[in-house]
Amino acid sequence: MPLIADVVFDAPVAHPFSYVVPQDWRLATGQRVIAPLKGAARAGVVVALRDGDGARLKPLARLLDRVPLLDATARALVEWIAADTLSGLGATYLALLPPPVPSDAVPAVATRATADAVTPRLLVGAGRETRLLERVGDAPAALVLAPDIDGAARWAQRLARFGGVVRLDSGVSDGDRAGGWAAVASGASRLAVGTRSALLAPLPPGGMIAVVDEQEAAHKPPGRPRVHARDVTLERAAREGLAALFTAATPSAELWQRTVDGRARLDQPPRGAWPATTLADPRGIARREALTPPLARAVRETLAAGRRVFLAVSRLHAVLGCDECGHVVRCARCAIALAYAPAARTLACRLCDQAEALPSTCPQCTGRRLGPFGWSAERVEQGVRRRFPRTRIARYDPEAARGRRADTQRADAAAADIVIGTRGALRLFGPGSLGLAAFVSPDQLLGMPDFRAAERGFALMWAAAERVRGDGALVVQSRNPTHYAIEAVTKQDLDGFYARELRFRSELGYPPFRRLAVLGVTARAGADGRAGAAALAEALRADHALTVYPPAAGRRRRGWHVVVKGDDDLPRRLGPALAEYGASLAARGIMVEAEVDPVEWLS
DNA sequence: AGCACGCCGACT
DNA sequence: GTCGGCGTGCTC
Repeated sequence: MPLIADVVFDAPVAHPFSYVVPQDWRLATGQRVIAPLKGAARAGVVVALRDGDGARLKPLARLLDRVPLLDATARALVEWIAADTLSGLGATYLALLPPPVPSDAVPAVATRATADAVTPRLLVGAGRETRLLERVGDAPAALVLAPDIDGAARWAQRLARFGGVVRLDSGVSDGDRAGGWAAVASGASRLAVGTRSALLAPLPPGGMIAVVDEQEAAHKPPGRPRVHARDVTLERAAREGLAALFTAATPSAELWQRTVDGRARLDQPPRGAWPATTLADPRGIARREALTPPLARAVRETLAAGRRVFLAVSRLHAVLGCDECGHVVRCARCAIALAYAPAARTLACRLCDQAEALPSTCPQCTGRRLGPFGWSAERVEQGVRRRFPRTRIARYDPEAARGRRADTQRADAAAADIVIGTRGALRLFGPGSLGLAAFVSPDQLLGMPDFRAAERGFALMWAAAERVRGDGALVVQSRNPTHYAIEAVTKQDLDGFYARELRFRSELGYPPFRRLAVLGVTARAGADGRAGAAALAEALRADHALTVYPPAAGRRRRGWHVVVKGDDDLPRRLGPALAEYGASLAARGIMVEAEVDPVEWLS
């Protein structure tokens, strides 16, 4: 009887495909192979080997890995990841393996230990990165996961002093990544740095996985497979008895809750230097002026002292509104407010890109007093230039970056005394490098229709505060200065913020107390997506452990979406149900795509 | 996913 | 008359 290999691919087909293994091959479960699939030679992963009838089967084409890179422990973890994220097994495997090596460098499989569980640690506060470095230096081996390639590069540099650091992220060549994987597997390298694609890199017993900047959404970037570095790290560390470490200025509510219920340990130093906060109420003043008198004064004083100012804006676009009836001009097709650029006098939809003529009267009340609403970067810049005509001012935001080289924009911002920018501009400033950080209109941020709005607003304000010198200032212009996120930043009080935030999450049944999934429903031509989404929602309601919300029209993503709330077993309940109803819906031209634990989703 | 097989518009 | 558009369907 010939040997048959069951192979999974990165394809939306759940089941494996079977092939005959050529006689002279040495093949093991977990190895990558090239196999013919619908005419194409595609990479897949062997998930099972068995004796069987190969009469109707095609043979495997060639080996991609000379030896399997994952042992049974790692394969079990991959199966857990795929099940927990409702991702395809093949897509999950292929995303978490290093690039294949064409050379003869044969990485050995490290024997993964299963030791006693170690309580994960969360490092917050000043000096958290130094504390992490010390622990990494002491560990027998460590894997450091950054949210993005830039972060991985920075950490590789920081760790260089311990010697023998390899990088496993796509910021280095495929050969270096594969070689790095082999070096940690064989023990030749003690330290590895990467992004979430390195989550399965082999580690010896007593090893450590560190996730830096844990709160960053980039730890779960959009796109398949939808895997969060934090969640996989916690699961892997528990399974293999590894030490798990996390650093964050402002951790996710999910991780903080673990420190509350004892599933993680909090490592927080005593409070240190912190900027003095001024709260300014913009009501009545800020319709025409971006800066309230207290903020204008703070800017003037900071400039006089020869220090730098960062003005954080929360939105890129102003909208056009009526002074008389309050009506906001919206896109007829997409129903969202049109973006208004006062200087260019243009009005355009950010979703469908449709440009509209500037109306001279209000479409609702025919009033003549139409003007800009909301402090976009452009409007703030105009106001600040008028006020501080002789100061070097730069904008740093995606809108200003359009058509400009990244390095020129960065150089301009580095030379400026006042930088106006969005969240991304924080990268320009090191800890304690600012004299003043100010939030022109954070109410926009805190009032977003997203249950994570407070967490995100808090994270941004805290990150800005950390970049201000201890004797510097923080100004927050808010109509709602008693908001707990603002109060917590003012008082440098992480505990206070999470106490309030977790109470809110608990009362409304949001993560981390319940889990969420968003089911995207799209219809092929001629199929009724709305009816399909409604049928899906109805079918899922049969499971009373699930809270199924009525289908809503998708915005950025076309089609419809159905939000489902459940407990820890959400994917285990949703998976089989989707497999069942998904098939019958697919026959009617309706496609369903699931995202478990969404990081960025309005709700 | 990716690739072929299908049936309708602008070219050698 | 073909080349190719991408809508639809299937993959060991």
